Amino acid sequence: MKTPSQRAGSRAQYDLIVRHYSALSELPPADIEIIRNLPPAETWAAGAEIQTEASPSQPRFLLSGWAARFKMLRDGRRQILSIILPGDGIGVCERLTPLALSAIATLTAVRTADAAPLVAALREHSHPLLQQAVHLANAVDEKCLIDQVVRNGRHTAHERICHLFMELHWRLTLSGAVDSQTMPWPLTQEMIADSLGLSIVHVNRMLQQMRREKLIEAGHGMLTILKPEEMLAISEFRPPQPSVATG
Amino acid sequence: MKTPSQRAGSRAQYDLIVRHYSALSELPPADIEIIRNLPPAETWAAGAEIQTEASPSQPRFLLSGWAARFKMLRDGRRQILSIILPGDGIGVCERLTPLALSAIATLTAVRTADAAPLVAALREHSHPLLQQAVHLANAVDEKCLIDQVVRNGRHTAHERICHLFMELHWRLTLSGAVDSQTMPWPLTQEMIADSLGLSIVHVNRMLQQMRREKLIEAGHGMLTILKPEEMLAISEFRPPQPSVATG
DNA sequence: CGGAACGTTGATTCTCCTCAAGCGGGGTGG
DNA sequence: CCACCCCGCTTGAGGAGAATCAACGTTCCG
Repeated sequence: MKTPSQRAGSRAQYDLIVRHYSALSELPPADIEIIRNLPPAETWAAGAEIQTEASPSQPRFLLSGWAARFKMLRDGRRQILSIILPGDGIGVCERLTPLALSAIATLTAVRTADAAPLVAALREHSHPLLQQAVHLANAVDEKCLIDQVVRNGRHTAHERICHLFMELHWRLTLSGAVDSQTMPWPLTQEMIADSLGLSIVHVNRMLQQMRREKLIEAGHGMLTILKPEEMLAISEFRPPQPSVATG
Repeated sequence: MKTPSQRAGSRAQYDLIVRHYSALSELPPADIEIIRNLPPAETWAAGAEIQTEASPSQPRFLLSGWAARFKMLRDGRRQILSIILPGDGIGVCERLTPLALSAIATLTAVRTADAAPLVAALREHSHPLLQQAVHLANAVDEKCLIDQVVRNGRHTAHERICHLFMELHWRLTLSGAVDSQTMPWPLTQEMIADSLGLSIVHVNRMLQQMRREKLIEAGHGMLTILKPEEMLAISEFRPPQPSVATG
């Protein structure tokens, strides 16, 4: 957040988007240039509401920081629908009228880029590979939403936490933000609870158990997955079909 | 299911699709003809697996009967992701590579139509209103999936059941399959449980409570919502933004 | 008549929630 | 510089909601 050279960091942040999409569809240099030339948009503090439920969504990319799509109930209960990571798109699709869906809040300080030029390029239908990458990224988002239903519906608290951690680690790896079992971890236990439909207290106890089981290690804003195979077995997490992604 | 004239019923079944889409976007006669001329595809018994998790999905419409998209866990736990009603599309979108997502099983006997001609028309980009209708139908599906996350994550059993019932009633009304507070009800308590992440026994007890509270009335394959306002208040169900749908 | 599928009931257990309090670090203002 | 506070984490006690286990009743159907 306070890197000495924000300019140099900027290039790396756009590369997250490029790597994310390149993992899904091989992009020609022209398409990569579209991404690299997206105008930077806004900087947000932690806890800011990027988008309300009612507002039409402008398309954006997250350059740095984490955000979350969520729904509130009248009495204050909150459900996080999906966690948005650096390199992820928000509202990047061809549909002209994306039914207003949900509010988005930042979980940390966040920098975004304006995705409008990319969406405009998509609508010309002259960038088939970029279009495919966007479609696959949207399909991955949908897969994560489906996983979220299964987690909240049929998983135990322990399974839910393992599954969420594996999903986030996989997604961070996909965009190249992470290349080991250790990842940045800005989520509070309350955010985990709101994502998994649990109480804060219960999340705390489960995390302690997982630390005792030596499944994970946490501290200093980082989280390490110590036993990836075991976590996969517990959570039944499976990344989206690689056969399709490489097709 | 055993109507005297299946031929006459067939026209009404295609009209469900037309009314469903017409509620989302005003369709020109040419587009309506595309729908009416879709070739009928298959007839399935209750409990048949229309689509497996691995298989590439052919696009279809449900002409009659109910189906469900679901995920299984290794130990047999099942989570229904969404319930598919007559007039709903399955895999109807422009994306060429819809990441394999989930299996689909029939809940009752089902008749489907082949949606391939409609998808082909979409890809020509020469049917803007039909395209818009499809986009909005997909947006409604996404809204329902989001609701499913909130239900399973933050609702009590009572709220979940109320919310599911209101959603299904609203969707049946949208496609014109229902025009009162009474709707066809082929769902077993097990199906409700698998949709809402509850046990069968608990669903049974909550339904009894709801009958005692005179919220609903059930029997003979039908379900009546006796207190719609109260059910809306309990569940916080809101149909997707009408302002967008009519735009 | 027997069986299968669905609904119902009771007893018991346990996962997870709520309430309440205390701890520790990081920042702010006096 | 210190006191204070806020936030996030931790801990304990008690309780509610929902799961599980095990029957049993009905209805439908071959």
